[in-house]
Amino acid sequence: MSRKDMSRYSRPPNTSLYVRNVPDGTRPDEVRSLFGKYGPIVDVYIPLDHFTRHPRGFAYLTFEDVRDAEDAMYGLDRSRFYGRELEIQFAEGDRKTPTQMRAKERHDSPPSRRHGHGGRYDDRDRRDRRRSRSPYERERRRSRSRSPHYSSSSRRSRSRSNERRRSGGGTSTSRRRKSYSRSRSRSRSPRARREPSPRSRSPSPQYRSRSHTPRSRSRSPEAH
DNA sequence: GTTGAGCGTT
Repeated sequence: MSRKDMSRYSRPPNTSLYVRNVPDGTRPDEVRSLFGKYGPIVDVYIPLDHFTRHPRGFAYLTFEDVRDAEDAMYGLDRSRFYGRELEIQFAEGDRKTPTQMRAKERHDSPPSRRHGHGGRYDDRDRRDRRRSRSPYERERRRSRSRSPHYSSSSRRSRSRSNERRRSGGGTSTSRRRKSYSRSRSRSRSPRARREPSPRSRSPSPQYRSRSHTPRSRSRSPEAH
């Protein structure tokens, strides 16, 4: 009985497993299947780059039961996956919101992109930047919707696009004629610009002056 | 209507 052997892994803080050393092209479905043998998996997520959209090399697993995760970790940890050794450990920390991650990536880039190169993407990205504000936007166009890596949690609704409404009864009555005169408001702020006077939309002084004079114009028909 | 976002070194 060695006590050291037990200290190999940290205690299961949660049912999230962190799998490292995953080969490229590893799909969440595969990981889920592999780990699913140990127990039901809630979800599998493989973080991708925000610019290149490529797998970073590790994946996250969320088991339903922590003991299942533990079991899977012990059983799959250091095991061979597609010819590679998988390193599994309990996921630490909590998920980060996209905002945090985004800020982090942006903040982590400057220090490296000074001289030399340390950014994930090549510098030529910046060079080719034409009008695109985001580098990943261009990539997105290229790939368009190439099967996002998301996670195998897409079990939400698979078949749902088979209902083509083409019976000919459309008559094309509803043409795409949408009026554009309505989106003129920039901000929907009730009064956050420069009118602290809750005066019920006080009209311009100019106009107000005009209104002050009760012109009896539309009083009589004046039909001559 | 939880908004796919997370550890590459112990």
